[in-house]
Amino acid sequence: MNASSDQSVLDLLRSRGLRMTPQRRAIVTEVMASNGHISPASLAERVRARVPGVDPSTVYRTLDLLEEVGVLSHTHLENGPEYHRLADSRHVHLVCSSCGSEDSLSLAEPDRLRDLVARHHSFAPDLTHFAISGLCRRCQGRRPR
Amino acid sequence: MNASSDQSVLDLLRSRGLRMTPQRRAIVTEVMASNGHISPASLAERVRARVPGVDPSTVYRTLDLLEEVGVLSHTHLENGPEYHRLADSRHVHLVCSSCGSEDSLSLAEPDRLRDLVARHHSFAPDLTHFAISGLCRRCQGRRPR
DNA sequence: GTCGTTGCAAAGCGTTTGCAACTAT
DNA sequence: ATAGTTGCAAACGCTTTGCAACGAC
Repeated sequence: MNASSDQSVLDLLRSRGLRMTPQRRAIVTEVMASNGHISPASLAERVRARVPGVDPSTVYRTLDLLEEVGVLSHTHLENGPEYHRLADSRHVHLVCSSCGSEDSLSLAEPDRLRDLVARHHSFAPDLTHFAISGLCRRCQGRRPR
Repeated sequence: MNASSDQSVLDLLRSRGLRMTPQRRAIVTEVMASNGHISPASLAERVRARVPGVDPSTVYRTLDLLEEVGVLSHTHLENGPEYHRLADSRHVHLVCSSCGSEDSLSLAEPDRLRDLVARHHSFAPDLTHFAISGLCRRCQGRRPR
């Protein structure tokens, strides 16, 4: 399953006349293997475990590329950007502002939210692009601030 | 009205034994005067118009201070952090991912959204912390991606 | 006189860019 | 052989930090 999505990405790149280097292959593999989101830094780290010496700039360039091609998208979390598969875009990030734990909404919820906003405003939100901050169940006990 | 909120902030700082320097006064004035959000950079610029020579580090330190004290909060927009008055927290940022225009939800809408998320999950979202990305009315015409 | 605050300079980080060497095709 | 790709080093922009001078109280 990961193999197949990897493959379709590789095919897509190939069809654009782009080249498959070991670095790129490793990056694609790692990105597709990460369910949820991953930061450029930890991606770089994991990639280097496969292909030692891969430069951060290569990771950044590849992330940009994969985003242009429509395979990935990124989100802004508290500590910078995180990338995720576009197929996972029904995945909304919920970050607890108190304990830092992360959770996510999935499936139909985002759509319902989107519709709710869209109905009342002429704005079609993509709730996956930025995270949603708030208090998780455990942290709701004590009032913040 | 701006004068009065400025005053209450100054009082708050004073009550904590903090000192009122002209730099700090200018920063407070500018922050409170900005409806909506403001970036550290443009804040610094505006402050320098009042008190020439104010260093960026002073602006950052003061923003941190005002946030600790509960006067300000920040949001993550596409191009970095933006600060806003905490009293404005019913102000949800809507950023168009296509044309970059910004708009905002206000009043009851955020509450309705919050309730919707809270009802289905044990998560109490603060929709003001991160912006919500999407397509504005004008950009909805042509399909993105 | 104290001790919080400031400006300055330097360091830190994450990210981008120019470029020559390299390599997939 | 051609043109895309990489690593390296340098440049960047934003933010943080150490520190001595300064200034509010």
